[in-house]
Amino acid sequence: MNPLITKLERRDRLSDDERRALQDAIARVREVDARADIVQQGSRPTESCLVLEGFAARYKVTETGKRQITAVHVPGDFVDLHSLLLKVMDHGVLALTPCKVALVPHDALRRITDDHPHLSRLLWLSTLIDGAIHREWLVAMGRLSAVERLAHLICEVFTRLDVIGLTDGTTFRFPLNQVETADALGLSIVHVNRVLQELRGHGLLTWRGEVIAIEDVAALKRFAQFDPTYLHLEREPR
Amino acid sequence: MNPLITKLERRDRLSDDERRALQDAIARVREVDARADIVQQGSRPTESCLVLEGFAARYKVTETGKRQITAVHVPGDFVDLHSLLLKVMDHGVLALTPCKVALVPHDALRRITDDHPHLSRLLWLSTLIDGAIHREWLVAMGRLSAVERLAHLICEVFTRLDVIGLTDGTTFRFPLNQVETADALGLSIVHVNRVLQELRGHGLLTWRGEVIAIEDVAALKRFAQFDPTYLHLEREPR
DNA sequence: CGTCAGATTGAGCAGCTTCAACGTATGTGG
DNA sequence: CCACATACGTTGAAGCTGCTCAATCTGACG
Repeated sequence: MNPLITKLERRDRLSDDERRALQDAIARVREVDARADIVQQGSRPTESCLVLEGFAARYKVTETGKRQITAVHVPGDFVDLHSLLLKVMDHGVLALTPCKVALVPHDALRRITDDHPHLSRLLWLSTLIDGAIHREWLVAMGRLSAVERLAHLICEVFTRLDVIGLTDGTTFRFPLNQVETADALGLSIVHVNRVLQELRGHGLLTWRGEVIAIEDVAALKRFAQFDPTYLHLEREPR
Repeated sequence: MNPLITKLERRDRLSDDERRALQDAIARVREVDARADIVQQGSRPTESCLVLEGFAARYKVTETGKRQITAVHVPGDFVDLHSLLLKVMDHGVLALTPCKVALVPHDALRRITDDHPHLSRLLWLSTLIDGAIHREWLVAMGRLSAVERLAHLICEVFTRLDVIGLTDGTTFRFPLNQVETADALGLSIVHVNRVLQELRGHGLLTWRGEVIAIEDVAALKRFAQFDPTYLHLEREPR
């Protein structure tokens, strides 16, 4: 099943026709190795990439070689849908784990925008949710402490995975290692390690290998000041 | 003249029909006092606000009462266009200066998405540019020093004002005071004041009252690692 | 002339970084 | 099966960046 359809149906109802249009827009499927670039910064894509399986991240590198991860993507996310209109990629996208990616030609997407106004609005919506997540990250970066920020990121990934059925309610695969987590939070690796131990010390979670188990979801959310409103999970006509 | 039309025409060509559709969508114009909320966090707007004159900012307040400004808006920006599809405002918008704001009913916007696919893509584009700016701010927050961050913000506001003809090439109105600048950069007021003096000390700019004069635009951009690609200023078919 | 918002300054301290080393699990070639 | 390499995580010490608290300054305005 196309996980984008699941994602959109979580927010609104799709007609059979719309589901078909989305499915037919996929030209081919590509496998990407872990750590490889899915889309290069500065490129002008002619097709957009939808993550079917695996995890990806958007990132930018500064002139001084520092990396900042600006978004984490899970199955169902259309990682560079915006290249349809922005034309030039102002950032790169990389596979955090091995990924299976659906390629959707811009021609096909443009045809959807011409012929399926409601479906177009839902594609637009998915980019608006990306924007809402960016804003939440900005608040976390600017106004939360390092520990709170880490807890917040974990809550977000947990919630987004829970929505697509990829948790068992407490345990899930966290696709970032400590280096990548540091680049997502704007911290040093060393400090990520220390604040992680702080979360462990409070008995809020365990994190071994790629697996995180949240001991007390409500407590972690409280600690992180996590409010999922910004993920816009309500199902209503859009 | 509607400054949104100017903004969109900077990125693509509009037909007479599209210009008219945009203009006709405006139901009424509202004046907002400086510091007043234009849109409240948590509200469900039935119309979206387009800034005609003045400056605005999006912001969120944390549970502990700290404020983070996530975007600065200039004339031509559609500050809560996304509420058309997100439905619930996940942040507030406030007037930084007295503002004249055009109110566009969601009904009218929805009609545009049904009847004007190309114009809809350009409205979508404007929200994508907001997203691109969010990403650039994330990089600045995570990986630039406080001085660089301040310089970067000044470069961005300068460039965006320059594009709409609101600078004379070096001098422009900077709509944030030091308190608001601190909230936009995720810094304390005291530190904003200190890094500002550093920029002054390097002879990069003067800032008195609401007016900034950049001494050497190229030097400031270099210092801030400012690359305007993320503003997507190219004019091409979208 | 008093008031008020905004800007500025100083001192001391906390949070986070840097550098450098060490630990641990996993894999690989001989 | 061992020697070695590699990736990732962990720890300690020292220092810098930016914060907090508190006071003072400045200009605009009634």
